Amino acid sequence: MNLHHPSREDLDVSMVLHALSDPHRLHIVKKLAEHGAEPCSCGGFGIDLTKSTLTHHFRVLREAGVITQRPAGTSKLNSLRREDLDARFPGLLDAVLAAIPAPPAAQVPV
Amino acid sequence: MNLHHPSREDLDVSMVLHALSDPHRLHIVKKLAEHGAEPCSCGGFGIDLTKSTLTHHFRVLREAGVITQRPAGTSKLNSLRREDLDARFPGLLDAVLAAIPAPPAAQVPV
DNA sequence: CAGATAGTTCGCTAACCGTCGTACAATTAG
DNA sequence: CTAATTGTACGACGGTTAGCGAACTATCTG
Repeated sequence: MNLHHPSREDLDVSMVLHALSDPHRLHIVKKLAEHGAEPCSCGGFGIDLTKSTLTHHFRVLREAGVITQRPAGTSKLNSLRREDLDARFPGLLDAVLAAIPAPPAAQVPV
Repeated sequence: MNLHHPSREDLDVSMVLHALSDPHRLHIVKKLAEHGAEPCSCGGFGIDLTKSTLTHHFRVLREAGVITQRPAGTSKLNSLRREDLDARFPGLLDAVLAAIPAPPAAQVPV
């Protein structure tokens, strides 16, 4: 099962915007941006969704070219494709990151 | 039939991004950006879609807070809500505008 | 008034999307 | 080998969406 990542030239604005238009996915992207390219496995995002649903969201992000997924043991390491996004759509990622609000409605902040 | 426009504080990133994630709507936004706040009626965008479908797209844009629609005679004047968007999501609109590619697949370019 | 013009509204269809559960695959730990 | 962990694949579901056509409203112009 080869993980397909679109090449930089193949990035499509509408596809990227659509990938970013879901609160859960926005939250994922935000977390990834904070963690740099660290061991962000698919779990541990504090999102209250099923495993299969998470897989779905990560795939949407990956196929839109927003993130990279690299298998590592039984996990997958996710990272933002900052360079590619900045190259193709300058300023877009930063603007979106700055616009992301509170969590999408998962854990109570107290 | 009151045209509802969300107030600036009620603008939602995901909603805006979703509104912008359609090639046709992206094209509309691009044209509006070029024309400033000029007499951009709903037709005249060179989009090969039915009137009802156009109505639909303009409503999505309006309800997301991306555009304003003001009735003027038998037409409607559309304009970008630049100020509001820039205030809530600084840099986002410009980044998206810069990223918009060729037309979404409508009229022959020459 | 009559006609033209510009959008809206209302079904309706086909596709898509987010979500889930269950079953499966792959890797690591005992 | 067995069990646990992590994620994927697949099928199903309900809701949303983009698109159309046809009928309608509202305005402006004769």
